[in-house]
Amino acid sequence: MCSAHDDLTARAVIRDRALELFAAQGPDAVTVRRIAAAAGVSPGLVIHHFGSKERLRAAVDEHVAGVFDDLFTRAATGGLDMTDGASLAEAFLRQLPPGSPVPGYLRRLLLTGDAAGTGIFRRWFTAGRTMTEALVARGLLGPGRDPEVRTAFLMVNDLVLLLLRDQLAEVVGIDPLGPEGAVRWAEEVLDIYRNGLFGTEGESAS
Amino acid sequence: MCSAHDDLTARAVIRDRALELFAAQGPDAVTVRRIAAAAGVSPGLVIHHFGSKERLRAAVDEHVAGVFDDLFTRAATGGLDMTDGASLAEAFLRQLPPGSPVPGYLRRLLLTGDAAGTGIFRRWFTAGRTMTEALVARGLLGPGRDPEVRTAFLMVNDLVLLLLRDQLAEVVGIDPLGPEGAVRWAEEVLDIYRNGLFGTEGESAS
DNA sequence: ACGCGGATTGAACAAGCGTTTAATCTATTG
DNA sequence: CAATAGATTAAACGCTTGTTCAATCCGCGT
Repeated sequence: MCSAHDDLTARAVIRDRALELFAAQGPDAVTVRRIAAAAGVSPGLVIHHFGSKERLRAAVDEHVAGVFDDLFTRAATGGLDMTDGASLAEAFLRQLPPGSPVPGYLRRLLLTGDAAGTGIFRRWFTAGRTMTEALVARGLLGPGRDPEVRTAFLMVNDLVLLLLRDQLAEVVGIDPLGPEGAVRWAEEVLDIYRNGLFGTEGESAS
Repeated sequence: MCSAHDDLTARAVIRDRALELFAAQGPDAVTVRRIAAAAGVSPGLVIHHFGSKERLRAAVDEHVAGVFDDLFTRAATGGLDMTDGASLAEAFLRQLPPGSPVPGYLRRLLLTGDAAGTGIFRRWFTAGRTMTEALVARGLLGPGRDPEVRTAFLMVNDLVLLLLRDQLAEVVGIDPLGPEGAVRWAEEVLDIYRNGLFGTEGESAS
């Protein structure tokens, strides 16, 4: 019932530790006892506050959905600085405290095809749709012949940095969402979005 | 020890059923007893052949890595028809039997950060690097100022269709890797890669 | 025909799981 | 201060898990 803030009731502490552990290792791999230990309480109290492990997971889902609700409304009302433009994921990441478990949890939600994850995905998509429509209306973007697919393409190009961040960091040698990696990534991506893949020097293929 | 082919030894049957179940629900959610039932054998036999559930999972990892090895060498030796060019993931999917559990298993490997998944990711990246270098050498692609990031960008744009296929299908209303969705997706993506995002009609913004 | 080794099984095991229960602590209220 | 309701706990329960073990089946070489 209570939202984020600095809520240090036992219930909130349990929920937060569960979120962290679930994000790191997946709900199936985390036992109620481990959550209780991480929260500094007894296993019984976890059940007493949430009814069951499944309902605790649902509470974590709901909490994460609430965090994203905040982010989406803040993005819609212009409360986010999208100065460098390209990446919603990066803007989100800046809003969350460093090392927040929320991105990792979203990763798991999307992996398992969880309904909560699909809901966030859908809201993300409609948010992206609204933003591109606004850019088209202001003439900053071509109309596009298939706007739905275009929005989805841009969206997942962005979201995938959250999903494959670790693998990209290891292979390319730089964290694409870190301070240095983000600009290097954005430069290349914006160059492709502006000039296409073919001919950076100005000549263009078929 | 034995490779794919039509290996119908009990060991191979167990491995294949485990692969399917792991891909569908994740290794943690699948019990040895369920695998044994799906393979039509006793739980004890599963352990007898693989030593432990963990080693069975490792055997499945190895097997999937072998499948991708085949795909990569076939792609390197030109054994794949990349006529429509853009998507390695789609070309891979065409090589696998319909309904193959391998893509789903790869999804789990990548999103859980598994070491086997990172290995496949790395091979995928170097394969993509070689391909773009070949295209640059033949003048079909601009040199690019940040070739590593560009290759990674193109690669994950492609790979993400495998990761978020279900969510994309539900939100956009069409399976981006299905027969119809693939062409619709490829048209839009290639248009962006050729002409950029701005001004399909030919005018370009800053 | 015989025996021998691997394949296979059903039953059992210990351990860990989520959950329950009864008791204890704590703090607020009348 | 006494009483009461919720927070909290330790211990236990039933169940499922991965794994073990002894016994049985099956095919193959001599």
